[in-house]
Amino acid sequence: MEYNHREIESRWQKYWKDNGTYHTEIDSSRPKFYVLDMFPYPSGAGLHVGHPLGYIASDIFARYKRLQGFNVLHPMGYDAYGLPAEQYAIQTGQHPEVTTKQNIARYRSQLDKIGFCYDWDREIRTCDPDYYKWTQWAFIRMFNSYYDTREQKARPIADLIAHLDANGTEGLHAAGTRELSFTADEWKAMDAKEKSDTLMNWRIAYLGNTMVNWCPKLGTVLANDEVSEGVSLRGGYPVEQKMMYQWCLRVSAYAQRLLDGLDTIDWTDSLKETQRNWIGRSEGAEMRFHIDGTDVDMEIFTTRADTVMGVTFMVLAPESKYVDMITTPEQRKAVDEYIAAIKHKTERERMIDKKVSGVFSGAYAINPLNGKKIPVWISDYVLAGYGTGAIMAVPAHDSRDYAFARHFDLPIIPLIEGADVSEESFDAKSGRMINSDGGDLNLNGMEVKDAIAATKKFIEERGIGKVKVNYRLRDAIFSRQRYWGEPFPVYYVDGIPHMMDDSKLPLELPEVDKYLPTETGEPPLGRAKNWTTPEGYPIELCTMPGFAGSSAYYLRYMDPRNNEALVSPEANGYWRNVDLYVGGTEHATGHLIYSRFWNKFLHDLGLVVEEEPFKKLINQGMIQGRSNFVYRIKDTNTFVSAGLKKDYDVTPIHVDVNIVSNDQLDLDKFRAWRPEFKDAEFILEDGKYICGYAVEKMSKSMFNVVNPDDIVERYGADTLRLYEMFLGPIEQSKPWDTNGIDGVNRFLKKLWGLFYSGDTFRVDDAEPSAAELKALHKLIKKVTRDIENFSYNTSISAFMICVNELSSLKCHSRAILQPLVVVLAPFAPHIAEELWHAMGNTTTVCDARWPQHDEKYLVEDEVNYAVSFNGKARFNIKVPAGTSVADVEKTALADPAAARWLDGMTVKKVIVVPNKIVNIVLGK
RNA sequence: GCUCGAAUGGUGGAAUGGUAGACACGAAGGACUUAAAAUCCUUUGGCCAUUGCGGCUGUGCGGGUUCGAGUCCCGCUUCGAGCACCA
Repeated sequence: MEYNHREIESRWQKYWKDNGTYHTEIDSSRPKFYVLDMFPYPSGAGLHVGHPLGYIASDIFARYKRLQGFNVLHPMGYDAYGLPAEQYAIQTGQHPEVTTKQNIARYRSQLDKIGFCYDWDREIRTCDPDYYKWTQWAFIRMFNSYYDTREQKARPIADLIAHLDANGTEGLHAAGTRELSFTADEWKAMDAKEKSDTLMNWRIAYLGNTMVNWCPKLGTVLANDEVSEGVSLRGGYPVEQKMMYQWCLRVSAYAQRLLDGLDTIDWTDSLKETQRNWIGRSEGAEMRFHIDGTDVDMEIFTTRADTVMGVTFMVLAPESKYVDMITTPEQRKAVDEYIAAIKHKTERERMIDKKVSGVFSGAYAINPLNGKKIPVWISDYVLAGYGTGAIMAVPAHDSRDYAFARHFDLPIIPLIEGADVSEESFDAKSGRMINSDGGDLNLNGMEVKDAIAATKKFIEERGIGKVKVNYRLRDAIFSRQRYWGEPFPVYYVDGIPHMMDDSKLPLELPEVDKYLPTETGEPPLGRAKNWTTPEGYPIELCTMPGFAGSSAYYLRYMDPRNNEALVSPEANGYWRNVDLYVGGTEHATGHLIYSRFWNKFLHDLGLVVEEEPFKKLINQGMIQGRSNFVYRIKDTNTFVSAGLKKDYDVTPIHVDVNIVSNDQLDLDKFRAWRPEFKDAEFILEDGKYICGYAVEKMSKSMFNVVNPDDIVERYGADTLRLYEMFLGPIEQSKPWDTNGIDGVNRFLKKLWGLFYSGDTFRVDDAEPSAAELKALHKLIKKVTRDIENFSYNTSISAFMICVNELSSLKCHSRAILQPLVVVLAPFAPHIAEELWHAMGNTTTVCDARWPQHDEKYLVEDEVNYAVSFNGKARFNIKVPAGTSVADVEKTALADPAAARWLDGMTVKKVIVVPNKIVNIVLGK
């Protein structure tokens, strides 16, 4: 019997499905293990070979854990809301739900062919009302909560209201958009609308007037992580800054916990670093500068409190609230003109244009530490969104302030001994302070570090300012002016937002006639008929962003059909959190921040037991495309092989990689590929046409997309799985290169040959030899360790070595082959299942037990020592296992090969490193 | 600019501080074939010697620690990733 992958794989896939082999239930008698893939967005292009890389890696781990006796939760679903389906709907009028369903069906059939051990009974789709009910439900909880900064957790908004009723803002510890201050009486005097607006300052899900990334082309706002370098990540359209009234999530309140939590989880350092950068904690001080001749105190934030004596001017962001308050009548016109010019520019233009610009406000501030009068400027190099939107400028020690000072010819006072500021600023936080005697506070002679501390202490004592920690992390903007997303469970009464009652959930997405904004510029939901509550109150027209549905999906898998709760306490208590999460780095500052936030919020409410959702995270690398080229000689229909192209004037043309094998072009398929190549002529080298290649993004336009279906059809799913893992370490990005897939396919055929010779099944009950046992146990030991380290490529090498050894030993012993099949099962489940049953087992190989290696079979009867002279290894000796150190020394010196180096030399010292090396130090 | 990571044959890549290049691809030669495919065997970092079983050199560059460094430390170069007027 030949190894027939098609027949074997379809038969076992059907068997697993029919028998519910991968169905999972809570089983408190076994320890749990939760293995999760980042669920895919089902795009119209289907899967290419890059997508399954992470899925295969996690599948191997899930199967391995199951063999070790764990109750493994390994679910899969679809992140089904998203822009591409909606853009497609706009173009074609096709309902996004229809295309999404089609795409999901295609994904599913592609996934099924690879033999994953998903429990499909737990499948979820973010666009399914039974699923997004819980997204809406969580949103309502966020609306009804605020963040207590003293307890560092979310609490019911009712508690905050009670506090306001009793004490006003006095003694309130709540994370807010800004610091508000009013009395209980003032609070009670507010009308309903004012109260609602005021509470928005603290709610975790709130409506806020914020600067948003507005993308006119997509007709929606975008979150910070959906924008890169001033253009949208999806589509690459320009994005501008705009003030809008939007739903937001107070992610910033969780900044410190998101930072601290990183120390408790097992993620790569680079990913943690990315998140730390994104959160961007900086410790500094907030200080008040009085504006001369007014009653305005201007707040600024600085991390360099030590440099306060060197402030020579102040700068406001153009959007700062202080601008209007302090601009003098004489300067009003210039300021207005400057601000108009800035507003005109998009974010992108502002970034590209690095020219220094600014305008004098006419006002002067008083330095609270030395009483000096300093001018206040307005410039777009100061950002409104960070700190207080106002800075004290110390040109001597900040390069941006330096550039500004040079441009407008403002004074520069060095504050650190030896700092040469004639050409550039001295930004380093080290050195000894000079020019820093402010009278009451004298920093001269102090180290920078001490000067910062002394200044902070001083300003707190004098009430000039306070120590403050700032975060770069912004609140997440949660409204999208789009159709294909979760509707907000929100209606408005007299302009005041109200949450719907839980009993009204899910609030289902309505039908619309077109997926475009309305004529009056409202979001597409404005087209929906009767988009009101039964009482006639209008319902919110925005939908939620893509990350809404993916923020808590891992919890829903634990209990996917529960209609009473997002997840039952029993299911959550058992499955807890994800033990292994596999996915791409591109979600580092999006999904992976939002779900940590979302989880922490639910944790605060006592709904989930774990503080962190993903214990260990592995980032699989991207699979790039490997494009092939043919070289057409200019103005002809003749193509020259890559090795000869330098002799001709050629144009490289992308050629479909599917008609190229090992860089060799299939000439007939090429002629058939496109009409214009029908009569193509070739100049060959050694009778072959060799194509050139380049590594590029995998995309249709480069003709380098490889469909896993084709590989499965030709070589089988097991070969695909092994090959993807054999390509290199999973974390690494690499080009997909089908060259070399024959190697792993050959391995499977060889393995098959251990069991079958023609039609004869050769497994017997012969007692295994020592050599066979050693080969097997070496394999078990290596593979066990490799899987734990996600070093699958070296495991596969170990399999190849083992099978080669066993086949040269002509091993057919069941005692060897049975454990071998079990160890192989995570990697190549179909062939393992086939051979497992062929050996007479009646249960599935998935329920076998992972074999333990036994050291006794691995003991070397001889130990190899490298013998070196003065550190240079020269030859090897073998001594029986357990030889004493003294005897190893003697054997080494007595070895005939040693004579050559010992000749005329004295042995000064001999160092024996057990089981490794004998180093002989020689001297004259 | 700041932070993190990487650099090993023609290629993908192996090496708890201990014989660098496992394993695989590709290439070359051979066997079986009328032939091809498939399969099997040999060689394969470089240089030199190959009727002497060997020698030298070698993990981006320069230093250091060590009996011994691809691996650890210091200083560079190049490439990749993240953040970026974040005060």
